[in-house]
Formats: sequence, structure tokens, C-alpha cells
Amino acid sequence: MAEHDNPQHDSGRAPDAEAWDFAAIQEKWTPVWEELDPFAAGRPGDTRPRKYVLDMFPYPSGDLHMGHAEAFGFGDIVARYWRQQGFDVLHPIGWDSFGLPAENAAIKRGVDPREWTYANIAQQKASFKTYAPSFDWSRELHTSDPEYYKWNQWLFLELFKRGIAYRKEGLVNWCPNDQTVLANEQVVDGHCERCGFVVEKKSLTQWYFRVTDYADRLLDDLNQLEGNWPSKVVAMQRNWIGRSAGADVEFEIEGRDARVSVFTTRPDTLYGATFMVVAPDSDLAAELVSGASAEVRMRFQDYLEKTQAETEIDRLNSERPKTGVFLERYAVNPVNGERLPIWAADYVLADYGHGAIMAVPAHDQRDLDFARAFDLPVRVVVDTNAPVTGVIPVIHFDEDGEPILPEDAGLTNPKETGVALTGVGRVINSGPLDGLSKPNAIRRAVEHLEARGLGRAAKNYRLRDWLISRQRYWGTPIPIVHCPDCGEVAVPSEQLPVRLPDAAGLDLKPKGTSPLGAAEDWINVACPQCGGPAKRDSDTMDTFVDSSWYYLRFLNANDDDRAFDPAAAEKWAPVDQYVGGVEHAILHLLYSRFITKVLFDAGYLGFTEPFTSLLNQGMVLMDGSKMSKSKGNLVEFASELSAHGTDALRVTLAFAGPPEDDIDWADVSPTGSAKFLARAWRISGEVTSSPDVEWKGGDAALRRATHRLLADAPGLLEQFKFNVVVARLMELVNLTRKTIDSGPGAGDPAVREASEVTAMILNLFAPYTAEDMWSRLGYEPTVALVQWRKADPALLVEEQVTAIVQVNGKVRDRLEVSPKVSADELERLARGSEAALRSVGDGEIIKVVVRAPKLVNLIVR
RNA sequence: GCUCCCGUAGCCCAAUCGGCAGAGGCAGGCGGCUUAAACCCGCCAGAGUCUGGGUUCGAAUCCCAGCGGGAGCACCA
Repeated sequence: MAEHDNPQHDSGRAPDAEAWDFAAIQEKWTPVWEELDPFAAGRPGDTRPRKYVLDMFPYPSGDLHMGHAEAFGFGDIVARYWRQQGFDVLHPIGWDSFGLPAENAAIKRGVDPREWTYANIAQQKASFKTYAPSFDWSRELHTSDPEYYKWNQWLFLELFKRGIAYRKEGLVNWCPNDQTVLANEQVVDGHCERCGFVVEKKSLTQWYFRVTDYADRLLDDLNQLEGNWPSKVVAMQRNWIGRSAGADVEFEIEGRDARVSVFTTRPDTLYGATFMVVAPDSDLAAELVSGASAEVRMRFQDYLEKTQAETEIDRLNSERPKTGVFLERYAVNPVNGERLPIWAADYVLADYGHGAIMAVPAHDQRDLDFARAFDLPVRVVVDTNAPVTGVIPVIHFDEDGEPILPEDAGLTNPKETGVALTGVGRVINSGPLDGLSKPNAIRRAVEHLEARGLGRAAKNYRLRDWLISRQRYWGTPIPIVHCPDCGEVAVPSEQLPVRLPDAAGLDLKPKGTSPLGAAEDWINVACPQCGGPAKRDSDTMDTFVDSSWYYLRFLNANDDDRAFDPAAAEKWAPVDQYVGGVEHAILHLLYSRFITKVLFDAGYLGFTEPFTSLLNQGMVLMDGSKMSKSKGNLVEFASELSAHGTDALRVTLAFAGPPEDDIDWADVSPTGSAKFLARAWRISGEVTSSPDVEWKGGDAALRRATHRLLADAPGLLEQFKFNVVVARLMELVNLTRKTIDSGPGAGDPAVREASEVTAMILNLFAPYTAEDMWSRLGYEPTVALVQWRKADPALLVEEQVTAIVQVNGKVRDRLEVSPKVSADELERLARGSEAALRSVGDGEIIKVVVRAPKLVNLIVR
């Protein structure tokens, strides 16, 4: 009997010699893998097909935390999987090592930001290595190395050459704490994304990338990504770009030669315009008010100052009452010649559209709120009660422009109710547009305007150009020299990189201008064009520039001659699988997509989207909320690692649920994972058959289970259902245990086969345990390079399947049938089922639904 | 306010095409092992799928409405 062959299990307990000791196993295999170096990609002569699996590279904060463990765990599962599927997998790692935290730490503790950063990297790298990610370390890069940022500067100059990088003065987001500007994308609810301070507005001359030129492509190419990116991220990007279609309409201004354009999405309501609003901080407002009375000019000046003092927060509060100043000027409605008073109000933004709008208070809530606040006329021009087809009611107006509503129309008067009529309906009281539906009226209105040269169809975007200047030290210097005679001059490529001056002797404390400006030796330079005295640009680049193209640098991370090799890009890029947090859904991903399109246009790349497929991992929570020191619910990765080991943590994170879901650490059980790994591992030591055993005679049920898993796992893994694969592995291990204890025993070939397959698949989740199992089963390392076993189709077919017999949709009987049973035969069997017939009773079978070999449904009346 | 996602056992989660609601784990109960406990081994129990309609021979799955939770956007004309 099996128990007697293996006296260790007589008592049902594992003796100490057979204990799964994760620490010993980790120690044993780490140096072996180091020696074997199995994860280097792109070896010369390798003809395997390629995959590029990339994790978003980390900012080197010093230590790994649970979020890293999760994200890099998922990326590693994918990388290891494709390797076992026969691909040459590129899975690199690097460091997003420029940025504010280094500088702030440096200020606080007086250490050099460079030293601080590189010490962190060394520490974090060591943590990484114990986590057994299958990285190709030979391609490791640091964005703060001159060898990297040289090419960041090259990229900047490529954009500069093409007019995509440009300098302009404008109102920018200013963080008073970090003392630097922020991109729109870095302002969250009016607060600095990084430090949480309330963001202010400031007028500065800054460098921008013309991402708005790419708005249409960034939007339209999202269609390519649909299905392979989380729909949430695609939606967020669409939202952020915020394209809206409408028309530009030109209004004459009394006492002014040039007309004023406004953008509207509702040209169908042009006849309902009763006033015009301009942004107080626009040039237009300043010009228009200059012709007004002294009193109005003063009130305007007052209002303008208040507007500019407002923080983004105040402005975001849509609840607050509408304010504004009448400018004593009038516009002329191009469709009916009516005089429209012009107001300045802060609910109109200077940098969207033309900074001016036509107000249609009856059909726009904001305009209505304003009209009610200042008692301006409201004119209904869309009957939102009218059916899309049918009779068209005509509404008449009294001498004040108030609608005289027919009693039975049921239309409410927006001026009274305060509710704008924004629904669809029929255009009324609009001359030639009367009776048209919204889309037809829009089309007709645009045609009329175009015919008379007073307007045209137009699009607008929420997206703004990307502000990339930062007034801080620890970043890539902008490779531009400002010459009093030649203006902005690009640093010649042979002078790149423009190296950061030493931090020693520089005051890094934020003071609103870049610390680099104080580096006298560095800032003063001869103009590359005329040789005269000139100054370097003292700002550094937003670190999102660094990360916008780093995926290309990995292809030839050590190449001194170019940023990246187009031939290598042809071979490896775009990235097949990108893995990272949803916090980058807009920022990094949008910028990276943008830069990729620029490089495509410049002829360097043959593709326009950098990341073919995207997986966002969820967050790791504790007791339902984000972990943080202040909440006292921090789960330290390092202590979990020493308590449970790498493998148990990796399994726990993979098994917790779908990868994109948040994981609450209170709901999961690393001890449970460890127990499972120990079970799997023990079995590998109990196997008594030798590696060359014939599988054929093995236990049929266990073999079928093994091969079903081999057949199902690839599909599950490719859908990122890691949790299901782990569950299926647990199932297989349980069945193997049962086969050993109460079946044919540990010597059965099926037990060896199951254990080998367990080790092979476990390589994805628990590389140390898998390697040790592989060794115990009599093989050489490394299991990481073992190719995926093909499921034997003969073992997948069942001899008998269970067909269910339903009566009116309710299960009444089960039949054991051949999987190849014909529909007729199955129906005959079902009609003979006693249980079914009992349920049919006196009823008449009026219909039979047969889905061989799974079910028969008898419909009885 | 607008848009999107999600509601399955005490808890975390499964369930190819619409076809027997349960794969797995945690917690729980019982038994074995143990002087005892932990570990380990075995067994057991537990929901009719948020609510209400609809489509269908048949709905956790599709459609509509509501409730609950989460996320994103938000004075963008």
C-alpha cells in the first residue's frame, strides 16, 4: 500500500525533513539563476518570434511596496508565460529617476540629489531581485544618467525643429509649495497632484509641446486600442481630449472694424442668442472695455483682478452664483440683426474656443443662470415638447422678448423655472430654421453662415498644449541657448548632452526660478550661432518627457550613437503588453502616444501607437482604504516578504481576484498561499517514478485533469484570469494528493505528470518553488525555460458526458451519454426518461429543444 | 449634473455561445494525527445570483427601470 511504501506519511503528517522552507529555497536558486542568466532577450541568432512585455518603470523611492509587488508580479506572469510559449521575450527594467522627491529630500537633508537617487536605486534593486522578476537586467537604464537625458534633449530638439516645441507667455498653473509650474494634467481638483497644495495661476513664458495639433489623431487612434486597453482608460482619454463639434460664428461689434468669432455647439439656437459673454482675462475684453465709461472701466478692472486672484478651486465650484460686468458694448446677431449686449463674466474661459460665447439662456443652463442673475431676456427657440415628427407649434413673443407660451404646449418658461430646455425638439421662432430637428437645424444654420461668410463648421478641444518647463534642478536641462541677437538657438547635437551642473554650491530651495540660473559658469555660454554672449535656458523638462519614449530606449539601452535604433524598433516595438497603474491613464499614456506619433511623422517609427495591449492592476488596500502611514493601516512589503516569502506573496496577489480589481489585504491569506505551495512542493518529493516513465498507463482521471488544465490555461492567462489559473492549479494539486493517498499511489505515472505540469505552470506565479519542484522531479534548471506542454487531445474527450433533461426549463433528469450522441438519439433517450415523464404527467409535449450532447428541454402544455 | 464600471455563500471570488449556480481560497463545523496544540490529512455545511419588469423553450449572463457601491469628468460654450 502507498502509505507503507512511504512511511513518512503513515501518520498523516509531514516530518520536519519534508518541510517547505521558502527561505532556503530562495537562497538556493537565486545564485543559480544569476549564473544561468536565462532572461536576456535578443541574443544573436535567436529566430524565435518576439514579444515585448513592459512594466511601467518605477520612480526609485527606495523600497518596494505592495503596489509594486502586484504590478510587477502581473507583468512577470505575462513575460514568463510567453517565454514558455516559445517567444523571445523582452522584459526590461529601468528607473524613472529624475523628479521632485529627490530634490526635496536633498533640500531637507542636505544630501546631493544624485547620491540620494542612486542610493535608493541600489536599495530598491536589491529588493526587486528577491522578488524574482524575470528582467533582462543588461538593459537597465536611469533617466537621470547623461547617457539617457542626452537623448531626451535630442528628442526636444527634434520637436523644436518641427515647430512642435515652442515658447509662449500665458497663464500657467503654479504650485506655491513646489515653486514650479504644472501641466494641466498634473492639477487634480485644483490641487497639485504631487504635494496637494492649492494651485495658483501665474503669467509666465514657458516651453510647450503642441499636443493639440495631434488631438484628432490621439482621439481617433483610440479606436485601434479598444478591446486591448481597459475601456475605462480609453474613455478617460476621450474625455480628456474632449473634442466637441459645432460652429464658429462671426458677430459684428458696434464701433469695431473686426468681427468677433464665437464657438458654439448649438448653431441651431442662434436665434435664441440674447447677449454675448467674453472672458474677463481675454485680450478681447480689455479692448472692448477701453471704449466704455470710466465707471465701467473701473468696475471691469476690479472684476478682472478678482478673477485672477481666484484659485482653480473657486473656479471649479459650479454652484457659486454667476458674476459679471456689462461692458457697454453691443454685438449684432448675424442671423437677425439684433443688438446683443456684451458682458464680461468668469464663467467663460479665455483659453477655450475664442474666449467669447453667444449666450442662449433658454437652452443653456449656465447662460440661463447668468440671465436670471442680471435680468437679461430669455428666448425659447426649441420646442422640447414637440415630437420629432408632427405639427410644429409656433411661439410668439411680447415686446420684452418674453415668450408667450400657448397654454397647451406645456413648455415651461426657463426664466421662471430656472431650468434650461436642453432636450431635443423642434426649432421655433427661428425664421428659416423653423420646424427643423436639432441635427437638421445645425446643418442648415452652418450652411447659411458659410454662404454669407459669417461662420463655418468648427471643432474644439478640452486638451491644451503640454507645458514642459519646470523651475527645478533635478531634471533634463532644456537644450536651448537664449541669445540677445539670434533668439532661441538649439544647442548643436555634437554639444549634447547639456549636463546638469553639480548640485554642490547651488541653492536648490524653490524660489520660483530655476536653481540652474545661479550656476554662473554653466548658464553663461557663447551663442552657438553668432558666438556672442548668451545664456542657457535654465529650466528643466517635465519628467513625463523622459518617460514618453523610454520604451524605445530599452531596445538599445547602451547605444551611444542614437536615442534608439529604428531597426530594433521594427523588430520589437510596439510594446505587446504594457502593465501599470491606472493613475497614469491620462498623463503618461497620452504623452507617450503623442511622442510616438511625432516620431512616426519624423520617419523614425513604423507604428503610431506605443502600447498594443494595456493591463491596469488595481490598488492594494487595507481594511477598505488606501494604505498610508497616517491611517496606520500600512502593510509593509518587506515584512510580509520575510514572513511568507516571495512565492506566497506572488501567489496571494495573483489569486486575490481579477488583476484590475483592488485587493484588500484584509481579505486575502498569504498563509493559505503558502499552504498551497507547500502541498504542491511535497508532492514533487513523493513522486517515485522516474523521469523517463511512460505516461500512458497513468491514472486516467488525473491525466485528464492535467491535460484539461494544459488546454485551458493559455486562454485564461491571455485574458489575464490569473486568479482562475491559480484556482485550477489548486484543484490539480488536490486531485494529485487524492490520487496518491487513496488512489493508485505516488508511483503512478499520472502523479509525476501532474506534478511536472504543476511545476511548469507554477513557474509563472511561484518561480522559486517551481524551480525546486523541478529539481526534485529530477530535472536541471531552469523550469523558466521549459516549453509549455501541449495538451493531448485524446485525453480531453470524455467517454461519457452528462446530459440534462429539462421539462419547461426545469432540470428533471440526468443522462450519461456519449459526447457524440446525435440529437435524435438524445431526444429519444429523454422521452424515455422516467423522471421526465413523471414531470410531464398528462401534459402534451408541444416542442422539444435539443442541444446535443448537453441538454434536452421538453416543452409541455 | 454628465459618462462609465460593478452588485453571485459570512468574506474574497468562479461559472466558453443564454443551457445542471460552485472551480478555488478564507473564515466556520466534525473527524484523524498529537500528552496537548500548531502543522498536516480527510470530511461537512452554506447562496438561487441587489429589487421589479421584459425578451426567450431556457436568464447570474441580453433589454428597460429602480436601489446600492466604485471610478472618471465637470462653468469647455
